[in-house]
Amino acid sequence: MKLSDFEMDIMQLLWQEEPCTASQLHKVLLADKQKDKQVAYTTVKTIVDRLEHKGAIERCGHEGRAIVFRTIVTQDALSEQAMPSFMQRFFKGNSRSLIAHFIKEEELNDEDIEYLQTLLKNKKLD
Amino acid sequence: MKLSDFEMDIMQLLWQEEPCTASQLHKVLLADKQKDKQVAYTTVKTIVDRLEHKGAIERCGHEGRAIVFRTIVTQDALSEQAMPSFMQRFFKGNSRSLIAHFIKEEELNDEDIEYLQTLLKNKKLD
DNA sequence: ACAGTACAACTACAAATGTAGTAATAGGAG
DNA sequence: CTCCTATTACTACATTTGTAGTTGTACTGT
Repeated sequence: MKLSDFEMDIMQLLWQEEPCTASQLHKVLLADKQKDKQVAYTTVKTIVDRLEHKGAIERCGHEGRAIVFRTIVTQDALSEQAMPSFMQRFFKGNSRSLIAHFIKEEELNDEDIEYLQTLLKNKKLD
Repeated sequence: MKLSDFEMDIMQLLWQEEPCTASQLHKVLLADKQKDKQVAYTTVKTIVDRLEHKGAIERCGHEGRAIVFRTIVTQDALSEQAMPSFMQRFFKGNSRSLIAHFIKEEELNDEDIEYLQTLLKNKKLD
């Protein structure tokens, strides 16, 4: 299943808010100050329709007249597909560079670092 | 600058092979057995044209009649832009989960692991 | 010198994407 | 019960993307 950027954004919201209606998603989108985007309700509804059509989400009830949706595919299922192409694109399958990039660039507190160190240690023991 | 998937693929090749011509890129693409894709030369050329138009690459000479191209934007410059939206989409800005995911899922040899451990250690000292 | 080829430049076009308007109406407020 | 409004379902449309054909011509091998 291939989803567009905007479709992924809506999925992201759904994974957090589900089950919920199109207008709830619209409200969350507008409230999300990170994005300056101001999209119309109908725009969100169109994306929701497309996600339903693609089989990424489904109806699971009503709330008044509004349709309540929930996700069908999991975040993992989609990320599994997105990862490789992404990695290949930027790092040509060089996982080490990829991970190194994130370690260097991202905010990590001491606890995060210790957790990741443990992961690496375990990986080594395999 | 926003590049499509295919455009990114070509950029990837260019970063590796530059400076080079459109037909060289085409040959590399075809040779890349990873992809089963069989695209026409003109298709590649179209993408190259678009990349030039978008200012991602530029002409830097000729080789016979063929135009030699090189990249203008760096891999980092583009990944910086692509990363956050990607991460937000899948991990909602949780860098730790993101890195953990890669550490768990990707192939890493002992040397890779040691390198990453060093990176983490240095990060901690900041 | 000529022909054949590879390449550039341009055009084409269907599908996907972002974005939103319109028409009809079910539900809720009074 | 009636009217208003929130929603749906449908339609619309410009742009972007993937994909490639056509036409003209600059090289290249003989």
